[in-house]
Amino acid sequence: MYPYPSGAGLHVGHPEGYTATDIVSRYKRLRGYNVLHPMGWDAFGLPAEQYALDTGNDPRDFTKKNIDTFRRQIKSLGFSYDWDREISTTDPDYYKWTQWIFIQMYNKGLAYVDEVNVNWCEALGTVLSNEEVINGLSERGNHPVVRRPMRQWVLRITAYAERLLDDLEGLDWSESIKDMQRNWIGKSVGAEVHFPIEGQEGMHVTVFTTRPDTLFGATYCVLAPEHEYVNVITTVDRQDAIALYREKASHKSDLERTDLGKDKTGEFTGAYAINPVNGERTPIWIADYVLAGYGTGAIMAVPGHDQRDYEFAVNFNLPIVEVLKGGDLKKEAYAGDGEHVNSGFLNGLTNVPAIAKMIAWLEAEGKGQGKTTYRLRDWLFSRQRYWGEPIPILHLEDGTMKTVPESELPLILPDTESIRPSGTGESPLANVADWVNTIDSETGMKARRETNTMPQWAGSCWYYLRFIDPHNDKEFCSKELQEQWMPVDLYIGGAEHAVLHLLYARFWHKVLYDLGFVSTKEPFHKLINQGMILGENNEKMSKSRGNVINPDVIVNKFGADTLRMYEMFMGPLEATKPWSDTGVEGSHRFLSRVWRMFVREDGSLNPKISGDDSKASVAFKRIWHKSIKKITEDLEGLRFNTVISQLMIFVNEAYKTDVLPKKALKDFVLMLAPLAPHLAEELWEILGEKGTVTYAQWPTYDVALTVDDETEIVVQVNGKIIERINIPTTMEQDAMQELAYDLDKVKELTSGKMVVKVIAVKGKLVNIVVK
RNA sequence: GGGCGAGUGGCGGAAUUGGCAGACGCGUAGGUCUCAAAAACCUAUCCCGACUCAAUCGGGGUGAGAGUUCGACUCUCUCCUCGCCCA
Repeated sequence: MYPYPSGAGLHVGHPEGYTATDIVSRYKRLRGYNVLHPMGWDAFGLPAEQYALDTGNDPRDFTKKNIDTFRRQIKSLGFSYDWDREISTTDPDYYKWTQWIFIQMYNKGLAYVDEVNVNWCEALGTVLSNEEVINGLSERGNHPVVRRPMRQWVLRITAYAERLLDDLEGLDWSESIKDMQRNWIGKSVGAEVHFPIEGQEGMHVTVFTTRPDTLFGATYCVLAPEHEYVNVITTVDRQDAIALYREKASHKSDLERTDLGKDKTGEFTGAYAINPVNGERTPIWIADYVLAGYGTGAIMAVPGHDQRDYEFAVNFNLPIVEVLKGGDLKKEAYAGDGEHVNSGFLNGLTNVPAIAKMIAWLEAEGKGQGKTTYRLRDWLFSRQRYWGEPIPILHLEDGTMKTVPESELPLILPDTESIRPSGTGESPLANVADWVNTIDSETGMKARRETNTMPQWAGSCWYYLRFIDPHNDKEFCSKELQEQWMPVDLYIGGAEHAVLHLLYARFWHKVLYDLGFVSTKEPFHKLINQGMILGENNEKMSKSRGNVINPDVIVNKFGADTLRMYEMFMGPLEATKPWSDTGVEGSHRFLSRVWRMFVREDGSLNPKISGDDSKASVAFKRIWHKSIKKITEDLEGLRFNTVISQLMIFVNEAYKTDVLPKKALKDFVLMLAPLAPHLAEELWEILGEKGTVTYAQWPTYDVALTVDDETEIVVQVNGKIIERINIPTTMEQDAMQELAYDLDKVKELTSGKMVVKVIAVKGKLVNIVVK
């Protein structure tokens, strides 16, 4: 994943993922592949703008400076990027196509304006998406966020919810990331049920439930305090209590409201609804554990079979009816499967058929219907900020809206003196009069430009496609090249993008797929989330903790190869692991040791190196060929830490042996090259090879040399190790058993006892079980 | 509260169709080299105990407890702790 070029410069976390992809790229080149390995910048967004606001600078200058710093740092690590493909999302040649894709979405009805309850952040002067709000505070800056209705651009990601869910199946992603996306999409299958309101002709409460089979047990209904019906149905004598409760609820976060551990609170509205299946009067309550934004904002309460409803009913003395056998309703609700009772036509059925039968009944009677809901909301896509892609929409004088003609793209973000948010909810672009007021070239009508800009996520939704064809000024990416390269074979980045970026990018990709512009359903085939690198004190690296490691310092002191090597040796790529200064020194020591394996102190070639392979010891040859095998396998599996330990084993053995075949050292350099390319190039030259090691050929191994002639096996009696013996590796089970029986100690321990069982595993052990 | 993942020496970690726990590195100790030191190189290093020393021998051991199995770091169940995500 390309970085956001922050003012703080590169962090040691960045090179971890980048080193991993660089190793794979270099390895694949050595195996003869044509590798596309690009780098670019996700450079629109709030931090640069905020900094610009604070200092009075232009975000363009600041962003350029940051990119220059990032590029210099990344280059210092020797990553084999194709810099001809470098892109920045802030470049008009790039965002031209971001705008173009937006227009395609608009034309398909996937981008629309809606009056939505948004997360308004006063401090930032903008709305934020749900994903950018954490516990009522902005993700960036931790400023308070309030709910407020506003007209906003929204992308219809919910239209793709089902496909975003289904297509996860074929992806080579960790199950946990897939689960996070599944949870985020939050599919629930169930039914909507209409409860007529007593005394309110034609009005009914529509509830969503995943358990329509328990409708006979619904003894009351609960509306979210914000539900639009509350004012209409509340009886006169209950109005004060209801108003007070609503006031209290408005100050609570969703987290506080839905916490299962807390006591359930609520108020009776005084109104009743009619249970549509049995005609019972059910009181209508409001309670803050029901959220307005989920489902229909109203539930039918089945206290017998839902724990929250149960607690609520106990608190307020509401009736609890058992409609499903299997639990003990005196103690708690029963949410499992079982035989339905007290349920009319559902009696005797278990859950699945009962749900189907109830939905069929509701639909036949016109009292409800089967329904699937998603937790996923449409994507709030506009920001009242300056530093983003202008949304290419014209508001014409006749009150209609149209897209900017494609021939006029890119719609350039204008320069302006003041980028301060207006505070009214309009973006600073609203103040740039000669940009905002224009004439539509297609209709000749006066027009006002849309002043909202796109969120930071926009540019990163399709950047992987632009890398394929970065200079194309006719298309966002040529179809042919796209077919040649897509999907992305390996995508590595931090887990913080597990839902946001990865869901948005998948959504855009599917839209482009439906429009026929891309030929794969999914953009990223294999995804790996690198783990976090902690400080030496095992805490998250941060300025305030004073445990930040600057990669520049390591590169200056030890060189890029050491940093690359160390970050890969720390542990598995996906694990969170602490930094260690002495560990870095160890990696540097290893590389020095490698150097001395080739070159003596006076600069001459190590005299142990011989062109004559035959003089090398068998032991060394075995380590040599086993190393090729293991390193090849571990590189394929992205197990870089064990790749390095095998390289170390090779070097340790080389120090012990008298004759080093030149071929072995050449193979070693090839295997070192993906990890420590600078050192490898130099050693390659020292060995007398011509040109670069980059496009040489990956070594092969002799299978016969990867197995030993002799193996040590263990002999056990009753699972206890009695003796270790050396046997030929090829020895069969029978022979192994005989050998074991012949051992004096075995005879001693088995004499006079009955042999119950003998287990022999070839090349591993013999276990004799006696009684 | 729910979901997912993890827990192995002083430290980072290795070992999976269930078969020798601790590869490799860090740290530590001893040695070689040196006037000396650093660097480098070599050796040792899971814990406890026995033996004058050593070779060696005995016992314990992969968060805790149970289970399956000839055999469990690995599989099953219960629990504890930590991390991430969601509510």
